[in-house]
Amino acid sequence: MKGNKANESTPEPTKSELEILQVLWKHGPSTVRFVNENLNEQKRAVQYTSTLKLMQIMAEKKMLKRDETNMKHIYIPALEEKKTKGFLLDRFVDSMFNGSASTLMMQLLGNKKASKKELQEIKDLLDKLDKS
Amino acid sequence: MKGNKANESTPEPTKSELEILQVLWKHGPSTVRFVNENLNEQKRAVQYTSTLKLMQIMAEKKMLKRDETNMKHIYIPALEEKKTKGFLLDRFVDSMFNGSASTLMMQLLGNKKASKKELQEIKDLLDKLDKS
DNA sequence: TTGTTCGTACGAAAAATTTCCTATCTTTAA
DNA sequence: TTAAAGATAGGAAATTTTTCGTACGAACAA
Repeated sequence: MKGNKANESTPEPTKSELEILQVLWKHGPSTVRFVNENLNEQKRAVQYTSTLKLMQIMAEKKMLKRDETNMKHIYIPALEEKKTKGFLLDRFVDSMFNGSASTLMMQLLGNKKASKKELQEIKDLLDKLDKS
Repeated sequence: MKGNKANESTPEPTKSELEILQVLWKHGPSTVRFVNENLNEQKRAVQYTSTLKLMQIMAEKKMLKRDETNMKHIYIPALEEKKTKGFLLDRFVDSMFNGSASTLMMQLLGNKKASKKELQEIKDLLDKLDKS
C-alpha cells in the first residue's frame, strides 16, 4: 500500500497537486506564472516559487511534462483528466461507500446537491446506457 | 469559488482519521484494541500505539468522544456518519466535477464501476424521488 | 551599457500527518 | 505474591507535503 512510485497506473496526486492539474486540465498547457495567478484568484494566496517548485516536483514524478524550448517553460498534464478522476472517484467510492455507486447517489441526492435538471440528466444518461 | 474553510461545523478528518471513523461507524463504540486489529485485518499493518495515539488526538479534536469509566476506554464517533460523508462528498464533487452530480455519475458509469444491479437500484431511487 | 523585471534551479525550512518508543499503571494467571 | 500481559500517556522521531528564500541567468527598456 505504501511507497508507490508515481507511475502511469497509480497516480496519487496530493491535494495541491490536484489543484494544479485542474488548472492545466481546464486551461490547457500553461506557464507557472499563469497557474500561479489562477490559483491565487480562484483558490488561495500562494507564492510564485511555491507553485513553481511544486510543478517542478510534479514534472519529476512524470505527472506533468514540460516544454523547455523557450525560457518560459510550458507545463502539460501527463495524466489524463478522465482517467485520473475516474481513479480517484473509484477510490473515493470504495473507501467512503463501500464501493456502492447507488449508495453514493442516495447520499448525493439526499444532500440536495442535485437539482431537478440534474436529476433529468442522470435519468437520460441511464436510459442511454440501457440501450447500448 | 473559494473553498470552505474548516470550522467547528465542517470537520476535515485526515486519511487515517477517516479510516478510524469508518471502523467506529461500522462497528459502533470500540476499544483501541479492536480498532487496531480491524485496521490490521482490513487495511494495513500498524502498531497498537500508533492507533492509540491517533485516537487520542482525535478525541482532543473532539472528533471522538470517549468513555473513561473503565480502564479500557471506549471510543465513540462524535461526527455523524451521514453528515460527514455528505460533507466530504460535496467537497469531492465540487473540486473534482465542478459541483455537477450528473458529471460524476457519467464518470462513474463510464468506469464500469456500477453493475447492472446497481444501475437498477439507482433507477429505482430516481423514480422514488420523482414521486415525492 | 546598465539596471530592472521575469524566469528557473535548488536547498532548506515549516507544517501537517503518521508512527513508534518508553514509562508507568492495572489486571490476570500461575 | 509475582511475573506476564494489557492498558494509557506523552514525547519524539519519521514521513509526507507544502512553502519560501536565495542565487543567478536571460530579456528588455532606458
